[in-house]
Amino acid sequence: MSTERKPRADAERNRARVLEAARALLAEQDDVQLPEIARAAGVGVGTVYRNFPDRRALVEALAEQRFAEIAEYARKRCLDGKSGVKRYLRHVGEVLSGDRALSSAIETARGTAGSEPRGDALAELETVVARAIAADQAAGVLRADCTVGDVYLLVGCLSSVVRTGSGDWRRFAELVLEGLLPRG
Amino acid sequence: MSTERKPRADAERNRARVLEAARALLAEQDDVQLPEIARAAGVGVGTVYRNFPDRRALVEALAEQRFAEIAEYARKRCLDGKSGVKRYLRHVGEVLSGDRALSSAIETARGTAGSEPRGDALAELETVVARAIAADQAAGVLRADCTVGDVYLLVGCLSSVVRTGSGDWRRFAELVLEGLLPRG
DNA sequence: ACCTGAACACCGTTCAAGT
DNA sequence: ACCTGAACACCGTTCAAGT
Repeated sequence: MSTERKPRADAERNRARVLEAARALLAEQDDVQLPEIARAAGVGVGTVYRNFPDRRALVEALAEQRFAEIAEYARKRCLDGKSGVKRYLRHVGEVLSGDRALSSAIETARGTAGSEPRGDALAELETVVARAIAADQAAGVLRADCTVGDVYLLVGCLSSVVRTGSGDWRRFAELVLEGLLPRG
Repeated sequence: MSTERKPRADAERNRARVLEAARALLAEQDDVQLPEIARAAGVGVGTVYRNFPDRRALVEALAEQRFAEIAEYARKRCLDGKSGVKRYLRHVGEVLSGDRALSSAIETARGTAGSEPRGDALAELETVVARAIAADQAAGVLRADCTVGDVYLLVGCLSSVVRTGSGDWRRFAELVLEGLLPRG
């Protein structure tokens, strides 16, 4: 199916280096300049642009890595029907707060976009979350009308809380989790 | 107390014009350039900078106007102890969604800041919200441990949901309001 | 094929000259 | 005192020349 040719080995290595450098630099500051990322990666700016159409695309690629990591966690720990969604939200909070600048960069990139095509990792993540939701609902620990969209929404808010540092994200998670309990 | 001299009439008019133009333009697009705002206001860029240290300060001033408007609404409609906080959150959602670009600009400005000194309108707004919370708690329609900080946090999230368009803000408000009900 | 980095475009901000 | 807007600084992006 794939019409792409196999890229040259050095090209692939360069792409990886750029991602690595971007990840490291953005973990500390969210307004790192692109030429600086290129320098840290040991390549010219042009090489960055060869791999990613623009700055936003580079950040999206980093986001995809994060999504994949989170999906892996969710598959292992959130499908048992024992309030997996709760554990999921807390984990996301931890990840985001451990890498504020990246979260910020990701959110900015998303905010700027119009209607972007979602990446594979994100799609995969949604599948896992849907299963976590179903498991919790079957166990009666989550409101019956809770959807993937709801969780997606709450994660976005969590990211916003972490990014702005406008309050304690754990407190936010607690409040929100109350709202997700089954109707009594 | 005020050591400031009364500004010249034309200076004051210019300041008002800049705010007006900025408000109008930012209501439609959130990335309007500063020179364009100056042109729409019929002044030179330098005049904008005379009134506001930088772009962020201009946006903050617009935010203050919004806060004042919202505070007025809250004073009138949210102090009766009949779920005023609920009405407050819904109103904020309406206001924000009616002016996405401005909300976005405000949020971006806040996100960028470190620890900014809050304006008068915001301080005033917090006072009113505190009273709304107290009234609802006295009436037993709001959890006893709900604080101004909680509401502030939720408003930030509401703004984030509206801005990114990542979901239905009314749905978010509903979920969150469940979490604010008194412990059963 | 892919890489480099000087050059370009764009926009926020400053400041010399004007009223 | 305040205003104007050309000039400057900065950074994202392009593209001609090189390997």
